[in-house]
Amino acid sequence: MRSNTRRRRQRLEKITLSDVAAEAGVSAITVSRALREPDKVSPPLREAILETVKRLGYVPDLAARALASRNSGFVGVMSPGLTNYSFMALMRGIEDRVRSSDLRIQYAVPDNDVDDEARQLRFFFSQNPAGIIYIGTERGEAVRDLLHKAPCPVVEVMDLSDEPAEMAIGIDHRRAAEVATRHLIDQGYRRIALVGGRWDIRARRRHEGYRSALMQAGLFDPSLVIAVDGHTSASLGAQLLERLLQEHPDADGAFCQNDDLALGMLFECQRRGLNVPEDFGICGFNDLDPSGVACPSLTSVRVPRYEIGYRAIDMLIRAAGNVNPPPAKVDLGFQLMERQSTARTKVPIALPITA
Amino acid sequence: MRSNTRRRRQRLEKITLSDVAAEAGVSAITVSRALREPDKVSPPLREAILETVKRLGYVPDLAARALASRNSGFVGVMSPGLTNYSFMALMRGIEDRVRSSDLRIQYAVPDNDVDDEARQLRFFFSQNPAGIIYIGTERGEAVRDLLHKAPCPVVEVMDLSDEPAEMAIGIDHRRAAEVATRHLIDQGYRRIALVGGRWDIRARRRHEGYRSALMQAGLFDPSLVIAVDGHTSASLGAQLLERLLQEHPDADGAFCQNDDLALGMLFECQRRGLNVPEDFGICGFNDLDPSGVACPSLTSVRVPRYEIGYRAIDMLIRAAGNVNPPPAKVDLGFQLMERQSTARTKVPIALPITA
DNA sequence: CTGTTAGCGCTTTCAT
DNA sequence: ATGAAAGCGCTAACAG
Repeated sequence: MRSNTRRRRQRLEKITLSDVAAEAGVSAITVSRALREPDKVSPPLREAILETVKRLGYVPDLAARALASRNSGFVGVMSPGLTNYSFMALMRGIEDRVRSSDLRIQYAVPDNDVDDEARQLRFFFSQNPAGIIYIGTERGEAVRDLLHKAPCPVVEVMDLSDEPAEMAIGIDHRRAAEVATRHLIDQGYRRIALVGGRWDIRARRRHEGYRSALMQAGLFDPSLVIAVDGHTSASLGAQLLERLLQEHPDADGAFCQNDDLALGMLFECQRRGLNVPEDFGICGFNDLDPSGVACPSLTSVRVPRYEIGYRAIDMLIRAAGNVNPPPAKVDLGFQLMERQSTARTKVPIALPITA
Repeated sequence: MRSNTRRRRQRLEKITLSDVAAEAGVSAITVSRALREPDKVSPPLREAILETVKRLGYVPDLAARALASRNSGFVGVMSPGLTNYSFMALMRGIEDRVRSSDLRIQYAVPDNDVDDEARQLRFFFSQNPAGIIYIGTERGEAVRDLLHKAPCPVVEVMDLSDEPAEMAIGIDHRRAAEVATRHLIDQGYRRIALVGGRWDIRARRRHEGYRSALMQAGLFDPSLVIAVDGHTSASLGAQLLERLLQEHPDADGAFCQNDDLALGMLFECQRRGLNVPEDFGICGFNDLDPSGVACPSLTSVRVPRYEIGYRAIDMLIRAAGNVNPPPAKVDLGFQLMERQSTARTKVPIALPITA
């Protein structure tokens, strides 16, 4: 014998929509409407229902809702690495925006390869997600295809050079790297290395920017690109400086793919008695918190990571609402934070003049 | 007319259990069993079914599964702050362990207050979670109560001093702080500050350890506890050193509640020309990556955060399996990483001898 | 604006 | 070892 339609207040018994409906003297669907589309229920009834919901402590069963409505109400976030501190700010932005909505977040951390990305995307899709946020790493054929055929809005995060599947938000990494590298050149550095870890799309774009700036100045030397395909970290930065100086004792500066690398390089310079910025200039990327207070403080490129996360969710919500469709591409811009680590005063050789 | 029971391979049409069943010439429930309890299906049939599943690209609908089985298959992770870099390692451990299981993770980031924690816990519970990982901050009455009445296994993370609701994993923060502070004393520091941010349970335990070590040495001075209730960061560390030296020019060392604070203090010392470790000793907590390569390298307490996350999920899985019930308390231990930032050679005053 | 009916796709009994 | 029937709790679609 079912007792669901009977009122009860016991702790562990689950209270269902029918319970609320019975208690309020209406039908289940009306309660459902009062909760999801308040406008479609007459004000007095609505209030009575909401009061009953509260009194009974009713909480919707999201699985049932997902099954019936074919919308799970979660946003899948595909992110390459939880290893990178810069992900935290993005995640905070996401979580903060989500809190005032009725969405939930599901993170997927692909193993490493493109296949796993595709697999996890397919899995997301099979669960009727409300949206996908894709912080792509490799984006092979399969993944690109999947994103185009996605059964829900997709926001791609962080690089705007390519044509996004649908919506994209972030910054132009190529240009950011170009500006940063140009800054190093302007400060008089000539043998400027590119130091990186994991070589994902955004890292490659930054590589392009770095290359372009140095080419223009007639200073490009491919052998100055020092990278390993692993997670960036301060300790890796220290190692890579060592390697750089071994291979290129004349290197006098570095653009780092991430601030933790930059920090590690700074430490290693100090250890070796290399004067930063006089002997060696360092520019990082992402402007993580320590950079601003480091001694010397680290020049870096500030990327609005928190806001990117926040607004990515926002775009998804607006896309779902159908009104005020969000723009396809949102460029939040970056800011070069010029600090002491590149504040060299003397210029060793004249800068060649180029178009 | 329904067409679900008819075979089809079209891209966007959802393939259901019945589709697989029809294709394999068995009933739906048998397919369901083959997937979840392979042992209960005869080997040849099982193989045929699994092959069909693969060929049709069937993916279970988790919402339907959750509704029917009253088990959502997700683990709720309640975490105080995404602001703290030390959370990343924990999260990686969680995600890595979860990948080889069929669980999923749902993160909840409580707003700040205890009420929000309780609210989010209640929400988790209403969704039939497979388990809860609680990285508690405040744990008021309501929260403690909820955890005890939880309808699923609960693992509390990170401090072992209290009686856990059920299972707990982590380290003894009190003792860790005691060891760290004792180390500072042994190195000859006498006016040792405690520098902290957010004052959660674990921070309070560390405070106790700090206090205890200094009391034993007859060196405790409550006014040397410098803290603000906010997120820890390197920049905060720099600020707090400034404040410390203003209020206590004779301070000669600090135990920091987190390595980012320690890093910020180190930078600020360098800026002021304070020699670390000679003039000022710094010990951090958590042993984040930069600490090992900093110049001077930072003494810190290594906490196996990755492993804690990994094994927390493991405990949940074992608890669900009912066989091999996991131990109630798992102490993973800590390790004091003695480095340069506390490597003072001369002891200014004799250490008072105490019980 | 409110209600009725009929499932969503799966798993739980309980048979066989 | 396999299957039939009966929902899980909710919402879409259609009435009124």
